[in-house]
Amino acid sequence: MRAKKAENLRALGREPFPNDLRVDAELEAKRRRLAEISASEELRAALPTEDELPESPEIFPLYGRVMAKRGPFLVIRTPYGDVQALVRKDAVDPQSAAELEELDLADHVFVEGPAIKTKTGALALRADRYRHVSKAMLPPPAKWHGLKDVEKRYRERYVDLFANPEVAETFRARATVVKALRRFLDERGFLEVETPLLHSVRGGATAKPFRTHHNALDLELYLRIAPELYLKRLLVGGFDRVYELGRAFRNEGISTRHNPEFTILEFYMAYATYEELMDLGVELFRAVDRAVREAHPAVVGERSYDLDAEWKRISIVDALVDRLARAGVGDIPKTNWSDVLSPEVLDDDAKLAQAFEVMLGRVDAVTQKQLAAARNYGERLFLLYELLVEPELERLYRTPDETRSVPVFITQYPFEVSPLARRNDADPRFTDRFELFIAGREVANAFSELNDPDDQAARFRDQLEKAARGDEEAMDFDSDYIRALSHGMPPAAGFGLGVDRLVMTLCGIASIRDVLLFPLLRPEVE
RNA sequence: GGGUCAUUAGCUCAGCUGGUAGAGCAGUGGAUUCUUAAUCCAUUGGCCGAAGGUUCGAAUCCUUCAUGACCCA
Repeated sequence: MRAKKAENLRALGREPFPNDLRVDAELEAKRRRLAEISASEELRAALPTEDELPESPEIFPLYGRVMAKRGPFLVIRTPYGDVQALVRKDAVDPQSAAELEELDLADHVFVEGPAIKTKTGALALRADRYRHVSKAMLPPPAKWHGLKDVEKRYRERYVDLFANPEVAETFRARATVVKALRRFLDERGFLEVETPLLHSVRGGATAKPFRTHHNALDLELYLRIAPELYLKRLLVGGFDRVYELGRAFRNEGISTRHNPEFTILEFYMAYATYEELMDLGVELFRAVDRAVREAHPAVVGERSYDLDAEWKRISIVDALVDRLARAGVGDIPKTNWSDVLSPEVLDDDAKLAQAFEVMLGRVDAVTQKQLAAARNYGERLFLLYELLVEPELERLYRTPDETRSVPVFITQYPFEVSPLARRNDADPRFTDRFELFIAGREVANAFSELNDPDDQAARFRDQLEKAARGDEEAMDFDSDYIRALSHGMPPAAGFGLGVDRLVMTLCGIASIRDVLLFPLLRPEVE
């Protein structure tokens, strides 16, 4: 039927898919103004009714996709909102009337005429002329229910975007976030750079990589899991402030928080410490938040957290001590740990190992595996933190009136789980590092950078050991990176941020797939 | 990896303890033409996710698989 109508258009001398419609900046501005008037009660009130139209009224263009037909009205969707056109067959020229006969929902059309106020006080563009612009060979989703099937929304995002305007708005908000991040860093003298996505050495994060192959060099390559090591080479090279905003790839399962490719922002700042990056991080998040709230108030809904309150800063050990003292807050998972754990046990390698032995007998198989995998003081502490503190962060740290959670910097991670971070001068078991959690979700990771090549080489050797034990996420030994450090890297601190998760957090979106235009899905079967 | 739920018309969904497959919207034909999910009349449209099984008879009960969503680890 749609094919038939396309043929009919041809018979009328109108190509179903023409590209002869010229739209200049002036027309575009008028279309935008039309949408603004249509959306504003105040502006609409000033419109003339059809009878009140002056002798030669201002003529507006209106073009876009036809979303609905209501009586003689067409609802036309534009990037600025929906605007309706009043198109009467007997009030337009014969060619327009004939083309109108061949209109299907979802076609693109162009109309022009004066703007009038309808009987119900709405704006309508009273069409003097109508023309077909592009044929839709498939029907749009049901107008009332829209496109709801989640899988279909992701697979056919093009339909989702025009059928569900709030989805399009989310992605505009995402663009605002990305721009605000760039502006923040540009204003502070950071240089934006692009480093390789194809790596021959795994490094910069602990994650399973994707493998690929370069034919001409017959070279096994990995898609990068992080840009970190290249960016720090640039610190050696003399760029004191650099950042990269781009894609990273991790060969992991898919969930509401994980997509195999995601957008990462990393920036590095010479002569800075992780503590200064905490201050800068607060500024950065508040600046981005302001930008997105200003531009997209509809997207940013009610929040469970407060960025304006004071942000919590607490070391991983203190957080554990705090958690033990407040055992009443929420359930301790799996078993009662509180009789074997105490502040002094947490501070002592041997006692902590003993405590793990006791706990091993009380837990289920999955937890047992996790406990057994922790082989040293740092890994044990970190595991305890992951099990006991991280899931409770939102409940533990709240605004003074207890109504909302506050952002939390967890600091001083054990060096064993931080292979690229600088050791703390006072207690070398820990590193000068933090992770930032907002609404219980990890959104950033930063540390003072390790620039001692010998220490770094030792950390890489630890990673090799882990790999030998079967850890598929361990890093490779990057000898070129050691060489770079050996040339001398200025003291520095670096900051990494998951852009997708940041957008989710700021916009109150639960699934990462709702902030990715085309999330990874299994291919459709025929 | 574990659990829960879903899969029926182009879209959104009904379909009970097994008995000939339904609605609204979209589509098609017509009427109407200041409508707001436009309305009115008529009408087309189905491998009931796939494969097995139980049964005289399965969209419905059972098994397996596929895909997806959500929750947990």
